[in-house]
Amino acid sequence: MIVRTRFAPSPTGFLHIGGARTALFSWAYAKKHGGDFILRIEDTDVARSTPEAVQAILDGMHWLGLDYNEGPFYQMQRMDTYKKTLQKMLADGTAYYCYCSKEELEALRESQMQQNLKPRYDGRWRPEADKVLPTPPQDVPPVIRFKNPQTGNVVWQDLVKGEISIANQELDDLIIARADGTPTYNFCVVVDDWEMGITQVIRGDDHVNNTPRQINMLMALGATIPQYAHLSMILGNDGQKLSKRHGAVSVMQYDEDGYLPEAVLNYLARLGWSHGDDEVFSLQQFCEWFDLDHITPSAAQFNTEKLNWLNAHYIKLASTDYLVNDITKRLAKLNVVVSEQPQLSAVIDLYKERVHTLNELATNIAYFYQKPVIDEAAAEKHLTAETKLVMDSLTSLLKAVDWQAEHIHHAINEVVTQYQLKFPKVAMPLRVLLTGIAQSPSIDQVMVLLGRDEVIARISHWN
RNA sequence: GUCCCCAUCGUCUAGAGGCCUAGGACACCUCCCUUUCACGGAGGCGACCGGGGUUCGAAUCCCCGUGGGGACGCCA
Repeated sequence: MIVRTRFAPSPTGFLHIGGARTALFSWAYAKKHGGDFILRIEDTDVARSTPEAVQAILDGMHWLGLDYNEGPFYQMQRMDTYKKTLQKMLADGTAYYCYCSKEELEALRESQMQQNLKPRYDGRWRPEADKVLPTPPQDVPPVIRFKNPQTGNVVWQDLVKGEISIANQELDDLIIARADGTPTYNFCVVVDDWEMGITQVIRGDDHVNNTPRQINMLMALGATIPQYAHLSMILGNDGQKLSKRHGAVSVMQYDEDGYLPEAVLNYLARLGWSHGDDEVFSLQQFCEWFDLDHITPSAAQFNTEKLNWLNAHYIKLASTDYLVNDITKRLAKLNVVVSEQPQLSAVIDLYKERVHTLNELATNIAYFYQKPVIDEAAAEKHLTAETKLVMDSLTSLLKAVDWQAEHIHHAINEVVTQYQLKFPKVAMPLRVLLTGIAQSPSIDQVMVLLGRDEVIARISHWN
């Protein structure tokens, strides 16, 4: 049987890190088994779905490189199918009209809560063999409810959590079509998963409680039941649940913040899944290794520091061409115009082993293309009156030196000897003058790239 | 409240009854490298939630407790 998995987000917001991981695992499972990965947009909540959100999800998946074999399918465009199925269920007696008003339902829920009962529909419009149903009120447009079995258990082997069993007594007759006729989530999922031939439903574990209902409907329809794999959630850095108002950000924010997609992917892959002691691996390797047996059933806390470490690793690996292209854009955002000299590629090569993010890289090299702002603390510490003299001597030497790291180094050494100083005594003030701060790569390397004129200008600018 | 799920270093995790004196990674600390800061290298600190069973033997299986999370919408 061909594996078919799907990612089915609702377009009510951006693609966040949890959704991205769900998509990644679902995608990887299909890839691993040579199957198909389907994208389905669950937009039946018309009030909250937006085209912008659809685009944001598409953008996020594109950035991560999660391509799909089919879709995107939009549930709002599949109404005919749902309605047909609804009619069939009404005809079969597996669904029925319910004329309860929202107020009535609200009152019911209220009283159940007060009695410490689990709030649920009491089945007052559920047809039974010898039951006399009330007369339908004229002013209440009916909803359609699924006639859920009342006895027995729904049991499935969850591919992540193992056997899960829920008693039908815990379930009520859920609404599968609203009063306006539009079908609801649990019903659409069932129809779609069935019609699209989904073999493994890989989704967040907030859906565990929906699963028995969906299985019951699938059975009522005579459909094949897919396998289910429920992924635990991802918590924020502080161990708190991620939500719109607490820490949840779009995956595109990671792009903004200077993360490489391969770093985010690698990090996400390792969050809740493992392959022995392996930490760093390519997407391709991940697809070969991926399985559902090694997914942790418990929630995982996001850790930006580990992401940073991975990102640093992937920046070191990134091609210079890629980095030049990317960093040019980031510098432009900082209002830094990249000139011909020094060559951006050379500057990047000098810095790319020292940073955790692309933004850090851009920020750190900005001084090559614009005058540095001298850090006050650094200036106070290193730019003392006596060093002024040393810098002057150095300037004279630099004017004549062959502009290569080796010779520049020699020149510095000469001054070091002349004034009987330690090397850093000359290098540090130079650093501050040239870069604005007290940390940089090898100072002679920096000078080579900066160019003789600029170096001398920056030194003499000190007054 | 009811139902469901979860529980190994601070964090991500390895672990399928003996290989566990519990392994790896991030972070942290120390040292080395060094021209500052990084990078890199070598070490170090650091965990099986508690209690009962089962077993010759339990991080691993079972039960109870505790803690955390999720669900209980004409949202998805």
